[in-house]
Amino acid sequence: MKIGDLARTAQCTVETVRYYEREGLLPPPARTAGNFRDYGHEHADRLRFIRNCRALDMSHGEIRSVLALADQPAAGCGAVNEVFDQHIAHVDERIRELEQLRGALLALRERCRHEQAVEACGILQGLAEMESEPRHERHTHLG
Amino acid sequence: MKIGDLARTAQCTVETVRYYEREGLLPPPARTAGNFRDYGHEHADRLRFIRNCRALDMSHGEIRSVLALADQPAAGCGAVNEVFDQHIAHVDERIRELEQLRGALLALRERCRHEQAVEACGILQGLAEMESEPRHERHTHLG
DNA sequence: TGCACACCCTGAAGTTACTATAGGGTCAAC
DNA sequence: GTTGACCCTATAGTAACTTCAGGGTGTGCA
Repeated sequence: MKIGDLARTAQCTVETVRYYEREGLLPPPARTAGNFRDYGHEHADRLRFIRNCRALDMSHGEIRSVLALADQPAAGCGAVNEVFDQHIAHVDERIRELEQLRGALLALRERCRHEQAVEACGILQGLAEMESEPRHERHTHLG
Repeated sequence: MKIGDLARTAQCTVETVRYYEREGLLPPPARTAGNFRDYGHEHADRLRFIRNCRALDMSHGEIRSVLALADQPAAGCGAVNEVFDQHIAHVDERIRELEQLRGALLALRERCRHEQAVEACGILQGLAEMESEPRHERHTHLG
């Protein structure tokens, strides 16, 4: 099948499919005489696998390591479990960050209950008063 | 003060300060005879404000709209409240997404309790079996 | 005065995971 | 032959930084 057909099986765009091929996540397919990509069910299965991983917010790096293992059926799956454990830990961490952020935002929001003049706005005053924090270190690809 | 001094007051890097100037968040400062940037306390206050907004995961677009209002002390602050309400709603939504994701990840993780051969791994089988989902629409800049 | 070191400058490229644009080719149906 | 749907490659853009390349400035010390 052609690239548009493949993309539709995985509910993504042809641009994304080509991108995955460039990134090495999808192997290059056969070509027709007209240079169109020609895919079989192996590609459809692989693309679905990749899209499922993306739906789980796994990074390309994580997907690569899982794919490498999936291609060795007799190997032990310990590394898959490890990828998942780390990913789950990152999700937990990001949830905590967002919950803290939510608390801070609500506290600020409470400082301005009605529209008033900017110079009297408790939110803006709060933004001006806060002590700036050290740069946030990136701990997770989840935002 | 010079850019390194300014960056230290806001606990960020000189590169970030220059970036904010290029993005128009920070106004261009005076220059010394040697072409070094020369900042006063107004810039320090503005940079702290911006960093505080960033610490709250506000996007540059959101920060721009809030700064525009902060520069009009007699205007009404309704739009600030609106920015915050939307931002809080986005945080809520992202928390919900991540909690659903967490549930899905834990369910998959449960399918493989001990290391075994890849071909018997319940996680990999799950990733292969899942129906692919439509492309995720971007609803929030929070990841 | 010259050197060393810390810091400054601009411009461009890189990160991640796509997404859009530009310009041109292929193929099937009418 | 024409038209419309789809195909191709290459490149640039998105957001918010961060890094790299190559060169300049200023201060303290020998």
